Amino acid sequence: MEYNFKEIEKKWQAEWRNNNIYKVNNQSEKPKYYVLDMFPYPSGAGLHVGHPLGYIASDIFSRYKRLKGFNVLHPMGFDAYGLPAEQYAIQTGQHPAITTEKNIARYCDQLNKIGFSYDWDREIKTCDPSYYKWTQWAFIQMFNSYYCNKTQQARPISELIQHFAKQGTENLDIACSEPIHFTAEEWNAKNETKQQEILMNYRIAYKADTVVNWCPALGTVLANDEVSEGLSVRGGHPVEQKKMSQWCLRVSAYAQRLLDGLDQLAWTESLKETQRNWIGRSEGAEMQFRLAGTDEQFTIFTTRADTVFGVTFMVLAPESEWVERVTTAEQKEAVNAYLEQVKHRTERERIAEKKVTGVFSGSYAINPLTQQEIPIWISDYVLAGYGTGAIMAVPAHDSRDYAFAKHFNLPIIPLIEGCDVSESSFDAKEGIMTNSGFLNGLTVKEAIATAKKYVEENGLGRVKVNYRLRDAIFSRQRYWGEPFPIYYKNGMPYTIPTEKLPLVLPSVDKFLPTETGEPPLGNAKKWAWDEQNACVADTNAIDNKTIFPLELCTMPGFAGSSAYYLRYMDPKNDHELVSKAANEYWQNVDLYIGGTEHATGHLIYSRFWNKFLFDLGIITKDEPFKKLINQGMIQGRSNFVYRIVGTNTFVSYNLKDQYETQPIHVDVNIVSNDVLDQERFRQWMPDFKDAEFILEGEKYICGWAIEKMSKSMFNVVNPDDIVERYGADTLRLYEMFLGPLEQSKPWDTNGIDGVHRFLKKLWGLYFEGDNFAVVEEKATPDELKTLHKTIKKITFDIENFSYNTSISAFMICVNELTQQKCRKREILEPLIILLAPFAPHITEELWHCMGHETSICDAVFPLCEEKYLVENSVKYPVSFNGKVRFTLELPADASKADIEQAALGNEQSAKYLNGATPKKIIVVPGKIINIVL
RNA sequence: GCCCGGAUGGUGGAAUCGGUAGACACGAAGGACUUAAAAUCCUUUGGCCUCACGGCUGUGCGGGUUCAAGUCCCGCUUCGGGUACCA
Repeated sequence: MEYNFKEIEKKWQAEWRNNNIYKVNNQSEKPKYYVLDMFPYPSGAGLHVGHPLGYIASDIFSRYKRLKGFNVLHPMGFDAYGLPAEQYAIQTGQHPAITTEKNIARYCDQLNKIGFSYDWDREIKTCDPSYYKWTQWAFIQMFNSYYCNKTQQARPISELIQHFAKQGTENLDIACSEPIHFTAEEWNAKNETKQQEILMNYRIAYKADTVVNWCPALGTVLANDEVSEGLSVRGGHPVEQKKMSQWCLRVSAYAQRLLDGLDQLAWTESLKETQRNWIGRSEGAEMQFRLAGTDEQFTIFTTRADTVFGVTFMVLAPESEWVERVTTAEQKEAVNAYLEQVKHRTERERIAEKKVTGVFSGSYAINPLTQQEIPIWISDYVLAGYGTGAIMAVPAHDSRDYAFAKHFNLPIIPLIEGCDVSESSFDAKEGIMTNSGFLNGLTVKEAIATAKKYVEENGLGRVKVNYRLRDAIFSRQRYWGEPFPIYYKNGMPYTIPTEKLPLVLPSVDKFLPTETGEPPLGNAKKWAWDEQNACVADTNAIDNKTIFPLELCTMPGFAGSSAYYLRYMDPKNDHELVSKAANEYWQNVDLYIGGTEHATGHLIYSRFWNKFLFDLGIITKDEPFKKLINQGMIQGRSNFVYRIVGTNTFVSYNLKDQYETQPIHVDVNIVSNDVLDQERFRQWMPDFKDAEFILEGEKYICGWAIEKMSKSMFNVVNPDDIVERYGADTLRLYEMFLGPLEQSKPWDTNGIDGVHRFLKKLWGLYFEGDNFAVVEEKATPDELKTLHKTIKKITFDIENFSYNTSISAFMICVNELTQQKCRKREILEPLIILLAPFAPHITEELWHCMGHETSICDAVFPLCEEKYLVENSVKYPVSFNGKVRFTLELPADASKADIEQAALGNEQSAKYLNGATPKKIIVVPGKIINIVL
């Protein structure tokens, strides 16, 4: 019987489904293990061969853990809300609900063909009301919470209201948008609306007028991680800065906890470093500078308090509220012109031009240490959103200040002995201070500390920690997202009672975004909140007395993906996000596999979201993902044919230089090992129907290049095609064999035959012709050794996610057993258990051929018995001064003295020693003998 | 600019603690079986010298530590990724 993968895979996929083999229980005597994949956006293009890479890796680990006796949670779902799904719907002119449903069905189909061990009963879709009910619920909790800096946790806003009523803002250290102060009397005198306005300053989910990234082409605002180099990450459209009233999440309040939490996580150092940079903690000082001729003081932030003696000017961000106050009458016109110019420059232009621009305000400030007057300038190289939107400029030791000073001819005072600032600034934090009053003679590091202390002791400012991490903008002016559970009374937002959730997304006729920013939900006819009847009502009935308008924006893509891992624990629970029992059992994710592109988005937001839920006390762990592995990207490998210019003749790769040719992308699916299928090429496109070929050795060889996998390059490989041709097991093995999991690599089918051949050889061990040939004989020591060294290697490799080398180990094992003509159950049964996580179908078939009734999923992973690995002799390479000259074979139990004796007392060593006595003899047990002359 | 990874045969890649570099696979060459092809199997395959035995050389480049370096240290070259007027 041949290895008929098609039949085997079809049969077992059906069996697994019918018998609920992958169903997971929330109660078990076994220890738990939670393996999670980053769930996919179901895009219209379907899965390509790169998508399953991480899924295969996690599936192997899940199956391995199950064989090792764990109760394994390995779910799958779909991140169905958000921009990509909606963009696809817009492109195809269909309603996103329909396209999303279709795309999900296609994804499921493709995933099932690969034989994953998901418990589909736990499937979640973020666009499903029963799921987003809990996204909305979490939002309401955030709305009703504030962050206490003292206890470093979220607290109910009701506590804050009580505190305000008794003590005003006295004795409070809480995260806020703007520092404000009032007494209890002042608070109590305010009306409901005013009080609500103040509370907005503290809520963890709050609405505020902020400068946001507005993308006109997408018709929505974007979070910082959705913008790269002034362009939207999705679609690459220009993004501008715009002041808008938006929902935000106070992620910044959690900055320190997000930073500290990284230390305990088993993530790669580079990913943790990316997050640390994104959080961007910097320790410095806030300092007060007095405006000359007044008593007014403004605050700047610096990490280089040691350089105050070198401050030769100040710079304000154009958006700073101080701009108006410091602009003198004479400069008014110039300043306004500059502000106007800045407004019209997009973020992208600013970055691209890198031009020094700015304007003098007309005013001066007083340097608090030197008492000198220094001019105040306005320039867009200072950002309003970081620090205080104002800086002290030290051109000698900051390259940006330096460029500005050179451009506007401002003085430059060097502060470090011997530094040369004639060509560029000296930014390094090293050297000895000079020109710096009481700091002279100190090293820079000492000076920073001394200056900070001086500033604090003399009331010039205070030591301050700043974070680059900013609050997440949470509104999207789009249709396809979770509706906010918010309605407006007197212009103030109120939450819908949680027992009325979910607030279901209404259907609309026009779901397209608008360039001006009116959300498409405004087109919904039934989209209003009736407080009495507590239901969604007709928009025409809005009277602002009993029936109120609802929030028209929707939530961003990351809303639904922030806590999805909790929902898998208890996906059907209708009255809790996750039950206490389920959460206490599953705790958090033991292994999370996904792409590194989520480093500053999803992986920050879910950690934030999770910490918030932890503060509420509804979950047991404050970090969601214990271990994280980033699988590399699979790039495309394009193929080219070379057409002789002006003809329909194509010349093979190595002959192309003899002609004037033009390379043309050719569909990689009609090329095999870089050899073109000429017949299929002629059929591929009408233009090539009559194509002629100039061949080399009867073959047409194609050229190739590594490019992004995309339709236009004709290099997209669909996993379905591979499954069809080679089977799912071959696909799984081959994707892992391609190279290290975490490394990016091009898809290249050139080696797939080797992996497929391996499965055929494996099959050949169990079958002789049509007969199942496994016998009940005692295994020889050699066979046992082959088996146990494979067990050892495979176990080690799986634990270290080194799947490519495990497949090599399997190949070696099968080759050895084939040579040994071994068909013994004692060897062949453990072997398929080892292989089961990698190739579930073929192993399941062979397992049943061996007479087992239950699935191989519930077998026991074999243990390596070291006793079979012990050698009776060891080969020692003998080297002289590190160069290997000959090899000795000695008994394994030879003593060190025996080994030394053998190494020296023989003909060959005599030749190299030439009568001399060796200086040193180094024997590394079992490895090498080195004789130093 | 800053931060983090890489660089090993014709190709993808092994080498886990500093200990015989090139496992495994692809490709290529030769051979067996076959009328032939496919499939399968066997042999060779880093480079140079040698009929051979064997020797020399060899992990991006230049130094260093060590009996011994792909692996550790210093200085470069180069490719990839992340990030940026963050004071």
